[in-house]
Amino acid sequence: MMANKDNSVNIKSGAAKAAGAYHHGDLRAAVIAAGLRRLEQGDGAELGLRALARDVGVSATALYRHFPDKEALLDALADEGLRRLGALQAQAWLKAGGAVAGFKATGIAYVRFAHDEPALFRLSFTRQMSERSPDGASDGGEVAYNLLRAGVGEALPGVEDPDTAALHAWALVHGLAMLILDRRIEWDEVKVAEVVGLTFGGVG
Amino acid sequence: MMANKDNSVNIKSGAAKAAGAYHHGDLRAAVIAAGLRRLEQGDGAELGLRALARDVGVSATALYRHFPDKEALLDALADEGLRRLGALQAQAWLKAGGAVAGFKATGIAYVRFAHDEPALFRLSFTRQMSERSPDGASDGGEVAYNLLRAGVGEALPGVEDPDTAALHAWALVHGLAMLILDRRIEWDEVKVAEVVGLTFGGVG
DNA sequence: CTCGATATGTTTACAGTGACAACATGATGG
DNA sequence: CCATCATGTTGTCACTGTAAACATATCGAG
Repeated sequence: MMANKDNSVNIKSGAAKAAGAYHHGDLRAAVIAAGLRRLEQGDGAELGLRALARDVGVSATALYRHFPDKEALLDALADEGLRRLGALQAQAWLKAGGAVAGFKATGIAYVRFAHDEPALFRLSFTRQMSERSPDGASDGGEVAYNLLRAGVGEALPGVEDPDTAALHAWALVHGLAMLILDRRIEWDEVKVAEVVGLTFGGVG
Repeated sequence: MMANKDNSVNIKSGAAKAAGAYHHGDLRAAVIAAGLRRLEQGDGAELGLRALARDVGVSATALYRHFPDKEALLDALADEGLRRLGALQAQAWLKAGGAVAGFKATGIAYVRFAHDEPALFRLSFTRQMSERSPDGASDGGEVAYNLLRAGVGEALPGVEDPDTAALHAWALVHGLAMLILDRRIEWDEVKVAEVVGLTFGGVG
């Protein structure tokens, strides 16, 4: 069964599935974990169905018992990415103590996440927002956006059009993120802070 | 077909004879044209080698006489996209009469291009800027960026840090563009003009 | 003009992919 | 205990990018 002659990918020797994921031990989560692991290793992430299945130690078509097709799998990975992004932003906001400084920190965290996990970030935003789960399952992206809107409201109370301001802020950091991971500009946290601060008047 | 744009494609090394018609008659250009046509039709652009070859009426492997591999083909398409973007921006700049209005128009043209040709725009910026043609063949992206820098210099003479301002402007429109074509926000020219104008102080 | 040389296009084939149908297996509940 | 169902496997199909071998058109030289 095993007889794995060449393990091409180094897995962080953890106890991911050693506990008992043979037959009914939550394969779906294992596959997603493997996908995230692969996305973390280099931007040119090859995540094929077969490779992913081999990482988990399962046959390729087994994945179809948990995802209707590859797109669904990628959607799941993308959603996880958005969730992580939202978590990092919330963390940055709290750490900076909210207000204008917190707002800036949120934006910088956004760009830093894109730089730290380029493949995951790109995947998360490239996925075509499919209509799904209308019964209020927050899709991870809304978390981040709501945080942004709240940030605008709390950090910039005097702004005239908060909607436009929020859009502006989002577009700015998203543009920086994309340009960085497409190698159009260099990653430079000081520079990013400078640009972000230029608009929302905080100190450099 | 329209007049042949002689600057549309770099001619391979070799004798400097004018692009002659051999068997098919400048297939390389035809393939690129077919690719662009396909990219213009819907965002979910399927550009496979076989499909592309069939469009031109040639067998699949014939493309390998003009491109080392598919990546090179996509690179050529991406470059053409950047060139068109630059042209549109220059046109917008002139039409608006330069200065601040021209600068704003340039930014709006950027976003509009992304909206009008989503697949081409995405392709153009997703391609990993590979080192190539060190003998000063402008890669199309530089044209756009130089235009931007020039715009900052001319339109915003009083700005303290033009480099940061240029980066800011680019990131803003690029972010708007990406968010629009990833369906994160709706395309709304008025809204775009509003956001762009919010930063570079012109009227709405 | 004839004759190679070279640039271009075709055929065939191969490894890899996502996906489906049929089959096997382990767990579960009446 | 056995039927049922969820899960995983084997085999296969259409499709993809790409390489090798073959075919042909165009051009320069004699």
